[in-house]
Amino acid sequence: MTNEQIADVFEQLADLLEIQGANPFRLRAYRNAARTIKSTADSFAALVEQNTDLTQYSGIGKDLAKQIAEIADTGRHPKLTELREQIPQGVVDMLRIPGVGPKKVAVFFNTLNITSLDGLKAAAESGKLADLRGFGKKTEQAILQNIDLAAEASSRVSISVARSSAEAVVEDLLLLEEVTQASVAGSCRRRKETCGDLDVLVSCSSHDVPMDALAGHPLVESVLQRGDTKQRVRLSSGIELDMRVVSNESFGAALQYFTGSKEHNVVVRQRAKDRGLKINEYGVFRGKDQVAGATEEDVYEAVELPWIPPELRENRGEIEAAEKDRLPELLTIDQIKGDLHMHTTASDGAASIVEMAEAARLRGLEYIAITDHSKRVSMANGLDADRLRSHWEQIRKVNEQISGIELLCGIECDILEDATMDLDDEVLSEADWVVAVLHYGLQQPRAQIMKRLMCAVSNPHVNIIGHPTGRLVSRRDGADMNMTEVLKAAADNDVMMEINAHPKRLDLDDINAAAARDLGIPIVISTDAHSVNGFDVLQYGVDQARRAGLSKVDVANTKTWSQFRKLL
DNA sequence: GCCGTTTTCGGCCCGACTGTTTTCAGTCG
Repeated sequence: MTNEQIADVFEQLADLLEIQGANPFRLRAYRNAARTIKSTADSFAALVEQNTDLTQYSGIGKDLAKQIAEIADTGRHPKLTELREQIPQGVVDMLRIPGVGPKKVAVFFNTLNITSLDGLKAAAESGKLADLRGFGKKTEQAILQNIDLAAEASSRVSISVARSSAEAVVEDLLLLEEVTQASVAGSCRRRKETCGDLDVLVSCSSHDVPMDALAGHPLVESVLQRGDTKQRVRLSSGIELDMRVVSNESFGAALQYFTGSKEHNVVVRQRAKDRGLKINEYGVFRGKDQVAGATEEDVYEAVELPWIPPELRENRGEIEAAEKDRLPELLTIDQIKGDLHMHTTASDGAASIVEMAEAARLRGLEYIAITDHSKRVSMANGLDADRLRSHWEQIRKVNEQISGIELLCGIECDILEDATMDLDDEVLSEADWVVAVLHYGLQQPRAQIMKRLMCAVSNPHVNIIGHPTGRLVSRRDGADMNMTEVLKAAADNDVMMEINAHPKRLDLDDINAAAARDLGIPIVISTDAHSVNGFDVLQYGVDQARRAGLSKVDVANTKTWSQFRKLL
């Protein structure tokens, strides 16, 4: 049981209780606890096993400590089970519709007995919602406009959830003596931003051994199907996982086949056909003779291609590149030397400057920029010029005292709705590193969004645009902008572009990151860490860069400190 | 449900915006 999973139980509880109209402060307690659990490095399951007093963690009292112990021991939470029986999942899904919160959801459920997104859509289309007390035409229209986004979100999970679940299953399968190989496949292996389901491949002499192991796995809630070679299960997180059992001779072919993408595989199979071969999930065949299939390298070699990294397998030019032996040498996580976007307790972070610096150094980073929020973000306790200057004073002090890592005095400065910067040029000029971002007014018309971005890009003190579109994966589209124009302006003004590594953002996305690279814009992959554990999301940013086909040379924070400082 | 403590219970972050109202409720960040 990972911290992430325990935290998820409390988040689900909070959602369900909120629909029931529970005391808002009780909900906050659950959500605070979830955040604490997620941002703690120690494993709570291990702590429970060691009988550690959990109330030493902030936000966790006697009651929650007991609940955590029960979850860790049994994998179950009776109250959550009870609530899920009372409130259908479809009702909870409605919370994902932008502009719809727990109060509206409760009205839909209690007065119209709507229990699914489809039901809500039908009610909106027939004008039933506008008649409800407190509702009107505009609300109904807004729901119709946003409901499809929510429908998509509820059926897919973020790459972080997908990866941790699938990798946990694979690790445990590999512990079985009979299992010779096991791997994640599908969109999860290609590191897509979200995954609709999970695919796991196993090579084993016996079919029953891995199937029984999967059926009894702590992450698995129920077995949906079981055949001779394939088993489908539902995880307690709600996502479904397919496991396929194959022989060693077929493992590479099956891995290639089930990793996809479909579009990539169509082209690969056509190449096989052109060469008088046939590829299926069991191998590469000439007539009835298997000529390859034990490894993926075999399979690609049979069609005269070098092995292609899964992240590139989208039929977006990777096969042509492979043909000409021009596949990029993709970035790897160990090449990242600095992190240039993070928060401390000065704004909405959970750790101090020293704690963040120590944690970054332990992770092998050579330099970091502390970039707390500017004053506009009042709910995050954003800094005005005076507080910022004294914060920088503290950062400089820590920088003198600490060895082995370099600290930059930075700021995450809001680009305001009126196309001015939240802090004036004088104070920005004193910063080592300025990350300019859009947080508010994301729904403004394109012309105004562009005006704001141009204001930031042309500001001589701005080093980089952070999470440039403002999108949230599966939850909110980015602001309306002409990205090509933005990138051109960034290139002209020597402004870098961020890949925000948080799995909820992953902004820039792969397509835009590749476009930025093509214009020669240095990309920076940043974690936007709000706690010491926040550094852990770096992998997702690296994955996104790999999907964009980026190499070490394209990413500015692969530079060593002595190289990077010259860019400032 | 947690926290701090006047050790028994009151306070818990809040400002802006939208759509519904006619002074406010719900949502968002």
